[in-house]
Amino acid sequence: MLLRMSSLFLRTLRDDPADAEVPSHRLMVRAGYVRRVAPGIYSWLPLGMLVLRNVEQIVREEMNAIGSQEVLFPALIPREIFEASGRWHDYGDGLFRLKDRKDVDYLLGPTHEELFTLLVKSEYSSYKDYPVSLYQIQTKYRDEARPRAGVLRGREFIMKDSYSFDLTDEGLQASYQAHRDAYERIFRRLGFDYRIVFAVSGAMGGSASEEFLAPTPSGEDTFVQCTNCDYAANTEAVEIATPEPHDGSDYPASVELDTPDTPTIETLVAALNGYDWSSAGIAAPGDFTAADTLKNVVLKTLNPGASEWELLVVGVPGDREVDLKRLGGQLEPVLVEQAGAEDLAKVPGLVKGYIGPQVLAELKVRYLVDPLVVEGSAWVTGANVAGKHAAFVVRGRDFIPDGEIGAVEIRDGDRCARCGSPLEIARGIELGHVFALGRKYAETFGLTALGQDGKPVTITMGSYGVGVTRAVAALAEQTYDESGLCWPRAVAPADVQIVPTLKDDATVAEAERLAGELAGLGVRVLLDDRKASPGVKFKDAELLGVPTILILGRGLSDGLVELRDRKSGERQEISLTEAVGAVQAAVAG
RNA sequence: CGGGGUGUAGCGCAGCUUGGUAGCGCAUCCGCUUUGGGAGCGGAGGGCCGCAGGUUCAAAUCCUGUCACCCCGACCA
Repeated sequence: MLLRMSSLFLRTLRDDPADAEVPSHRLMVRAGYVRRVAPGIYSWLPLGMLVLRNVEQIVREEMNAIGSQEVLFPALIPREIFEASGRWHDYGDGLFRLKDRKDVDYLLGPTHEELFTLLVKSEYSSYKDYPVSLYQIQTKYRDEARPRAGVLRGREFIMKDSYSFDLTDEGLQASYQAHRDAYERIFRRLGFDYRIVFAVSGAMGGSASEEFLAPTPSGEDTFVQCTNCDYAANTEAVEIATPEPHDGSDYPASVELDTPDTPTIETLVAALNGYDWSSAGIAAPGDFTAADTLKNVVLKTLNPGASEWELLVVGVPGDREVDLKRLGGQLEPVLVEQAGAEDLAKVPGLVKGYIGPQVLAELKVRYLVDPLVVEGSAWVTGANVAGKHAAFVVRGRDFIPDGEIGAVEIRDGDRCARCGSPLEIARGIELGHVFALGRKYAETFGLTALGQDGKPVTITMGSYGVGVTRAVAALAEQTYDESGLCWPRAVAPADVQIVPTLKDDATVAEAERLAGELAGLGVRVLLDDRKASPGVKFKDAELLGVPTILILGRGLSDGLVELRDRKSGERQEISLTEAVGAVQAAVAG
């Protein structure tokens, strides 16, 4: 490949575009890789296309390598197909809908579970046909509430999505693992720093779900990772270390305390520390902190299909906040919200600000505790009477929760459930997702195979996605430096950028000769044959991010050229005769 | 949906307070000079000042409305 910049459709920008905030967006626009057409909708220019195609190709090769077969579905889909899965309604505003000339409804596909399932159903019917895995690399449409960061979160984007179809759970497990391994190879080849993060599989009833995240400060997904072992999970799925349960029998019987005017945890703690314990007949138990109190947060849940919200009380240590998003992730598809005063009013026994779990069972209010509230632990909590709290309220003795649920907001420094080391909260970009779907779609669409025994077997599916356009931006995000983009060679638009800094015939001719020779050897060459000043060419070369830069300039009369590594900044003067070999060596890594 | 902000040349911006000839830098085109870090000089082209009303002799500028976009948050496989 030999690309000449004199005729390349490219205009680099000296200034940052005003609407670009994150580095990858800024630089991809400045370097002429993409241009914005509308919010979340971008055009790919020649250099951008080269990178995009390189990413696609790696994805394609690794998918083929695990025996997945490429297909291509339409983006334009008739309503009835999504009606059948319920997603015409369930997807809500995120779906692009349109009508044809006969006023028939269509949509632009946000994902393609339905079409894959229907295709397999229409072609295959015997157990002998399975397992099978299909994929496509195709444009998706989602009417995002807030597209952002250029191509990182667009309303139109390219995704590789694949689906596995198996007869058995073990088969699904193998297909899942094959995809997971393929994804590891893909992201490694692309040059990513990535993490595999546990995700919640809840809603779909699947058995496993993991996300591949590229850690970067501008990422929009927060996740939790161990500072010691390789445990990582998104904030919905994370599990943290909890104290050892104790038997709780050495605690005194619970006592009721007069604690007027203590509507908040802070005021309660202050009152406890100033309390005259002799009046309760107990030796002063020492300093209290918020962590000694049990906070009971009143929420409400709505089961799918139900019309009435139900109350749910969640108990967490008083120094902790309840993370509704985390709860929601685990309870899905049940909806969960903060309960209002009117919800509380429906249960007369609940006294706002003084709720304790001691009476919840009697009131028939569902009560869940965070695992931090371990069996046998003692707490100060509400006495269900205005102005009164109770101390030494012990789980298992004074109340028995209906279950446990990870409810607290995760903090930096919480302990890893596996190894006990501190966890840290980090941000990342979701590059891919592997998901053992199970039989949901197969059941919905009646995808079965006739088994050996003549009886139908419902197929079990996995779904797997890689954001291809997003991967390009995420790579830019992970590799850029202050002078511009800095592509890993596997995806770079060229291997080497040849920069003649002089315009005399000899330099131009030599640059042409080298470019031709390298291209002939299979090296991807970008030749800056523009009639521009050296400064412009240097700045552009750094901005574009081609990994190797070969400069022909003032040393040429002495038979010398300069070879630069874009990433390390390392420069070496080499003789002209060594140039081709040196570039080849750089390309080979 | 909530909060903040911005709409003026391809890009980045000034001008608006106090109404009166549409401006700067980059980019583009022509000429000469220059050539290892976004060159210099001279010249040129390019504008529905987001849109619609209103006030005024006169509106980029003041008033009303409206639309769009950006950022933060909520939401989202």
